Amino acid sequence: MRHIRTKISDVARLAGVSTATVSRVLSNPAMVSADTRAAVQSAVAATGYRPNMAARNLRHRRTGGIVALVPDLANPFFSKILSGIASVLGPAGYNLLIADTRTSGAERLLDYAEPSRADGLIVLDGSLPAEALRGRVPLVEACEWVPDLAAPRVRIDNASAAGLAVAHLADLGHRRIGHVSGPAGNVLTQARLAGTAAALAARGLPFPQTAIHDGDFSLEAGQRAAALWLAQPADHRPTALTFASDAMACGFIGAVQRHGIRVPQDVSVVGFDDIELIAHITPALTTIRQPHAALGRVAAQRLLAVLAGQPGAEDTILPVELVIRSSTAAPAPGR
Amino acid sequence: MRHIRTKISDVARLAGVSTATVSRVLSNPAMVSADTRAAVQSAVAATGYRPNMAARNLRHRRTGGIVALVPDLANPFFSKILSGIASVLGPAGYNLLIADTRTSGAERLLDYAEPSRADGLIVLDGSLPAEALRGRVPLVEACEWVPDLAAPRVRIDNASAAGLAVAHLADLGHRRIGHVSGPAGNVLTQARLAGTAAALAARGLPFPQTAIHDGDFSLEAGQRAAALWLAQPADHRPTALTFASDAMACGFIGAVQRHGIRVPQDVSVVGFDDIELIAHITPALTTIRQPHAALGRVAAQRLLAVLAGQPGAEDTILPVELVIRSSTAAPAPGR
DNA sequence: AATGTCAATGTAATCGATTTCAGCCGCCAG
DNA sequence: CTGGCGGCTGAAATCGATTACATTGACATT
Repeated sequence: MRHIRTKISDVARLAGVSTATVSRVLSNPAMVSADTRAAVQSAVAATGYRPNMAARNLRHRRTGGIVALVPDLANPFFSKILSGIASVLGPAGYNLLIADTRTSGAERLLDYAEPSRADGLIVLDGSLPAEALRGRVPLVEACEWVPDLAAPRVRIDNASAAGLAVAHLADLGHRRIGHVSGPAGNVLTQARLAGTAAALAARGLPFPQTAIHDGDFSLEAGQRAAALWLAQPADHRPTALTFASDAMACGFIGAVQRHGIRVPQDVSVVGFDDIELIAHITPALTTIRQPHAALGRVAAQRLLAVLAGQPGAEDTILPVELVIRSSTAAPAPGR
Repeated sequence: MRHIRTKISDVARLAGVSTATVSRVLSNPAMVSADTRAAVQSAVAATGYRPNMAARNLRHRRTGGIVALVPDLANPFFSKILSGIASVLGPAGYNLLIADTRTSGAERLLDYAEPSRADGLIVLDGSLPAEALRGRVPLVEACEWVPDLAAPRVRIDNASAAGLAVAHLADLGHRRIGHVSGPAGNVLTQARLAGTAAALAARGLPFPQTAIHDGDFSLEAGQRAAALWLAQPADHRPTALTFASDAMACGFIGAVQRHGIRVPQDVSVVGFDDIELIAHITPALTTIRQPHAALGRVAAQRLLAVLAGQPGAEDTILPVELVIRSSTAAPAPGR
């Protein structure tokens, strides 16, 4: 049981060389003669030496860490993306630091955007202040984005994704289609709402204010939307709804089912995200599949490219997919 | 737009003092006279100086980071716990580093258990090799644990939690109760299986091998268990099942429903974990609620206590709760 | 007046690795 | 025999902050 950290000078002394040589063996072995190299390597093995990262980082003026700024770590949607990020960053030799932007104050955010804290930033929260991030550490945005922040973005085409959902419902014959949106001010909310409106307009279908429910991505918002929907007269309310998140769709379905409403016979539901569980509920949810892991992976790769000196400011748009399951059907006759 | 990092000597020069004084103003202001302090503070403000963490860490022989070793970052169960960890670590001035033990190889694990990488470790994966973690960085275990590793553990009483589920079903009148377990070798699997067996034995109920399905916590395992259950003759198969995870329970319910089986009328189901969504599916899942966020918070607090020099090696057991929803009912008469 | 105390500040060592620069040695060409 | 070159190595500077120790001057004590 070794208690004192062995440092490079210990190894050097044991091997009978200078610290410079030890360092070279570790980082650029070809530079050192075979004999010395072997001596150093066995000294390293004997002492169990591992370089001190803080010292190395200080000298290299880098940290080896990349921070992901997440709005809500507890949300499974984000954890999938983080998983994708981690799968790229780990093998590339970077540490993944995670900061929950809701938990930590604005002051801390500035700390994270510090070159001495992290070499780069992956921003998953579009509601952060642009000025706190501008002109600091290299960053990319994933999924969400901060308006007015010029940074590479890895995302989906939210408007046309929302349009896919509408098209599917319209093709089934629905004419009164509603939408439950995300939180006000969120960039995704706006894009998906706009895409919904555009797709409806393109088919000459109405989209009155009463067909839009303000949500916030949460299960509870889905339940609230259900209460409002149930309160509308059955021959006026939408026969189908698109949701800005699967969680809301799930909350809606659970709530209306408890009132004897059948999905999809009485109302069709399309979610958004394709989180894992919702393929297994009854009815299995029709939804827009986001490539969660790929979003994270690509964002991480883009950031690595930026760090390697390849600027490339354009956005990366990943494809989505309409996954048709059992929560959508043609509207009941006469509705 | 400032491009060169300002360092402490720049501030010192501007304020007309030595770097030592600047450092003291920043870390121990009371040590410096009011005049000098004001001069330094305005120089700091003027330059926008922020200390270099690598240099500070090197000098302090600490990293300011804590690593969480997670088996599967994409699993919502773990992300809730991480969220709890983050909520404690952030305010305490620590960075949270996350490593996915499945993604990163065993070599990397050793790196993370390095004092120069992290000041402490929170282990959420009980399948890691004890020898890789022993005698290194201070650590605590949460939820799962590594056998033979003497470290503070923050967890629930898995055996009695599993017993709660059995008791509930037995009280409803079920006599053939099955269990779908976690992956072989997992400490939780063993504890929950043992608790299930003990509770059944205490009530004189049978627990044959055929009533145990080997799972792995995943949705798919639940589906597989459903196929096996469906294949058993209706008057011999269990009238109720307890699951080692909600995900498996969810996969089971979805699969049997597709075969016309009604839950809970035809079979009762009890999950484990109480992940968010399963309260909103139909039927709402009866389950054992784990205090996810609290597990993370307490684990983080215990680690901070260890780092502060309070050893305290005993386990912390957090309470669980049986949440009765709609997936359990008395067995059909005559079964 | 000599001495001690204390507060405020500066000087320089330190944390541990990397890297520049210079020196040494051996060998080859002139 | 000498100048030059290339391969290998070590001494020392460096990264940027913290802190042990030394210094200064003001003031109190005897």
